[in-house]
Amino acid sequence: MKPELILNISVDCVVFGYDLSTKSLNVLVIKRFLESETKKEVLVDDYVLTGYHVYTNETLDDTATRVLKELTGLTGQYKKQFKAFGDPDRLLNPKDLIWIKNAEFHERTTTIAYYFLLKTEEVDLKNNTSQAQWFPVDALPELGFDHKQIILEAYEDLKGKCLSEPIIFELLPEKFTINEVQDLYQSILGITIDNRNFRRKLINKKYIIALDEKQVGVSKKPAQLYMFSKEVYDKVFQKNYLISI
Amino acid sequence: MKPELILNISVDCVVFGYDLSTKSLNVLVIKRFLESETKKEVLVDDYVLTGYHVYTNETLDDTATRVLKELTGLTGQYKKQFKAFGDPDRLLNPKDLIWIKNAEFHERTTTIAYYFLLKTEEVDLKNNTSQAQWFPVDALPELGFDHKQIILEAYEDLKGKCLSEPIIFELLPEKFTINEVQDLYQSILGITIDNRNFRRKLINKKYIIALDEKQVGVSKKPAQLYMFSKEVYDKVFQKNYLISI
DNA sequence: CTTACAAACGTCATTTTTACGTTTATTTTT
DNA sequence: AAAAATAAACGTAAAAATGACGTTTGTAAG
Repeated sequence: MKPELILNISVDCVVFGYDLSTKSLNVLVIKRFLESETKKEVLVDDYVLTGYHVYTNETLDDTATRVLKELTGLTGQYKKQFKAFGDPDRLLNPKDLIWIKNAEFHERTTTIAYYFLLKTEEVDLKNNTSQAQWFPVDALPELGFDHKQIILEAYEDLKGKCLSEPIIFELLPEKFTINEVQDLYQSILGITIDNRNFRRKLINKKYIIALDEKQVGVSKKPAQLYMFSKEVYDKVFQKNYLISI
Repeated sequence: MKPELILNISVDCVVFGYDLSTKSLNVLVIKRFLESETKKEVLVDDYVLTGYHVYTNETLDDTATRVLKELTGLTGQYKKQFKAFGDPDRLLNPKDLIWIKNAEFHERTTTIAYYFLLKTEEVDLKNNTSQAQWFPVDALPELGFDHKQIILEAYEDLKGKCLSEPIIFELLPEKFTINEVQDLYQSILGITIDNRNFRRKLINKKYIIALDEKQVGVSKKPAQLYMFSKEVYDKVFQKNYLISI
């Protein structure tokens, strides 16, 4: 029962961040840049996801959590393992081979891909060593390895999941307005929703709790604030599809 | 960038088979049995999923396809990669350590788990070398490694997916009756559905095509046969949730 | 106090769902 | 050939949810 092939395993993280003010769903990626020795030629100039090898006594989830912490300083964010990518040639593009110098350890790496949901504003990019940068999910830069595919598959998974589970609230602040939820659905799904109908539907959910609070610091009529109650959601197993298309 | 840890990768397959006559959703597992040298003691006596290491020039999907073919002789069945299992201690139960004799190669194996959907009757267990056996998903035997957990997570994924995609038809013959579809939903989801309402709902789907055929060889009023048209389903993007709870 | 504007409310027609009871077609039994 | 048995198939009315709209309201800023 000797294994046919010994492989590496890594975890790659697609970090989705929602920017409430620009209503944009973003992905956090880091810069790859490499010049030739003479500096006459740019060999690699693109972006990649953050990822790392799995440590000895670490679960895959632990690795993902660690990678996110090192990148953003955050812990406890919503996390989902959504797919493993293991094609034998997935790291064998010319640019990627240049980038990976000690290629003997990298003949083949399978990566377990996770995505995280958080708010763009939670991440402080200032004191970040690895040149991390947000890009809107619909305007991604050039990406190394198979990372564009990984991001797109994560995005598809997210789209499906936000129709069947209340994960949308992971991308919003604790207190939010109805219109903010609508904007987020529209950003993620790329659709437009009738505000009056959406409003009625959402307010009727038992797990959407109206607070005794309104927006402050807005220059128009301040909107009512609401929160999502996971406790109620889990209990009153109401029809759980938040919206249907 | 030397990897911290070199790991094995395998693919494990949860084979779901639906038995139309007993209305039972089953899982195909294989027997593990080991006695002590004196034969006075049974060391291992349980079941496991089929799986195998990934070959050099094989994608993960290829490995899964190969494993299914070796087990059942079948190809082209519905297949889904649903999760990777990689906890460091997932193979370290006493029984599993006994079973794996050359443990130096197995200190840690991450498995990419797939599930397949097919009909129990398609599989001929007679000329099977590896003592494969079907068990109802709600009456699983004792299982080695973390394979019970893998099966249960596959089942959860299947439950969710059959509400949002027409994968249910992968478990049925090409020509089926309305009541057979209902029975299958009931088996998978563990619910009861009103036959008249279900019937109406299903018949109204454009992708459910009534055939010019009825059941033969039944001892009661023979039922109308239908088929599922993937082509129509993909085109007329009707509201795609087959049933809602 | 007027204006601008997003927030919030309201309604009606249509569709979908739910919760039931009855009829029909076929095989088997008498 | 008629009767019995049984699963298949049909029907319907009330309730709930959805879709497509137009109007009012509350607040900050001018």
